Amino acid sequence: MSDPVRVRFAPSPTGFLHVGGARTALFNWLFARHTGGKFILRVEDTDRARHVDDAVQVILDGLRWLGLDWDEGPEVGGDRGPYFQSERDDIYERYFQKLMAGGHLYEGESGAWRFRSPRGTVHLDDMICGTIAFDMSDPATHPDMTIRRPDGSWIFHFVNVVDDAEMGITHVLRGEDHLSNTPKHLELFGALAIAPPRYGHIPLILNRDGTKMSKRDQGASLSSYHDAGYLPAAVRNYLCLLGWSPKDDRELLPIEEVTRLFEPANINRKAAHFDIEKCHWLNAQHIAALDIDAFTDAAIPWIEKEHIHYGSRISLQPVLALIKEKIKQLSEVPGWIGYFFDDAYPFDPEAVAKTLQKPGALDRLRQLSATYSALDTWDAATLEAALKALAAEQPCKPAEYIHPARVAVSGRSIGPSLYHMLEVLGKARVLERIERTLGQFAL
RNA sequence: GACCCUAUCGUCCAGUGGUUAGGACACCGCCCUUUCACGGCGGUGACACGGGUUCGAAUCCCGUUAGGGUCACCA
Repeated sequence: MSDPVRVRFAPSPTGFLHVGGARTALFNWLFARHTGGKFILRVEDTDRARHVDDAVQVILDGLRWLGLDWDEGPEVGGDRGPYFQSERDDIYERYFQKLMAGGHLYEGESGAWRFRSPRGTVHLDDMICGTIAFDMSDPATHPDMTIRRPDGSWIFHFVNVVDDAEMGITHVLRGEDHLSNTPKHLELFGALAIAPPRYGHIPLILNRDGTKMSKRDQGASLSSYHDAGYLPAAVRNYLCLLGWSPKDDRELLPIEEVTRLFEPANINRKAAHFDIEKCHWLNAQHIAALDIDAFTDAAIPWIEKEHIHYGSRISLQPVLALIKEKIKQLSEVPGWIGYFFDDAYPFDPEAVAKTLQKPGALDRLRQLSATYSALDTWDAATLEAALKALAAEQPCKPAEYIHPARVAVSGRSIGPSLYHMLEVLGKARVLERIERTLGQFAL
């Protein structure tokens, strides 16, 4: 039996969690959960100049939002810590001395310490890219790497290798941007006489147009999905499908199923272009699959952000039930429900022009109001039957009543099913709103 | 420039020597329908190019081209 899997995500705290980084974390997490191994979070904060306060929190928040929990790391602990590189100085010092004693180091002119490359061919058996041979013999193209600055601080390659060794990392799933760094890391492991982990290099995520995705590009920041009203499960689902698939046609996948099926060897070797439209569609699918309680939980923060006075959860839920199927992003919720909770809802000029100002529209509204005010029962089925009976008497199409009624009670031409909307609004408010409309638009 | 990775519809993903090259997003059309969506049905649309290997290549090999990555006292 092989050793239990220990994988890690090792972000630099830049105050920004890139969607590519999030996917790397996700793949590591999936691999750990699939194998019953450990997922470790390590913060690579060696470069003090770059350090941003609260930057670590952005990373932690992002991972938690995506539902990626770590078994060892910041705020969790573990017996292979500390999990911040800035706190591991004595460990690095020890390994530094070990390399020194082995004669692998020399001091450059400025006082920086360099690792003397063995100048051989390094073979990498990559879990995703296959076997690759790197010829390291030419110092011109592969200069000896610096591992320590004159001020005593450490360089990425060195601490990364030391940490992976010290933390017992068995598999390194990281971005393809590190592929060319890997022979250097392998040389370091060799000099330290430590067996290296297995590496797997994940192709990068590019923009829709194939260019490199930078910070400012749409969808680059994980937090932008939260801000735009995406469900974490939907974003996670989308990320799973970017470079990996269950090998059949399923796309809407529960995370448990992905965990069950996930194999690093099945990760695609080509870079994926990011398609926000597909993510958007998946989000709509996930929202549609939510039950009304879960949808309510997800929607409330967005409703409160717009200061809509919805009363209680009890009064809110019937309204949300009406619009759930219309919603593709949570950010759309306030726009769909505002008029339910505010009698001073505005009228869309275009809707008014198209329906209310049509000849006879107001007369039909009066008729409908009279019909409805005589009703004892107030539910969608009764309202529909009454409206259709009224139309049949004239005779005219039910639509001639439906459209003006919709605009009258909501101010707009787009909305949920009219009869259900009227039911939720209630008899008194519906009649009041029709009166108001009549008063406002009568000649 | 050198080195490395990659190459199937616009995009994501199937397809690992013999398929009418499949599914999804997007797009278009039709149906459903009180609006907007959902949904249903149908359609447009791809193996980058050139050589091999083979009875037979999207699938294997080589080259070209294109895209990406790396060549730091960033991570």
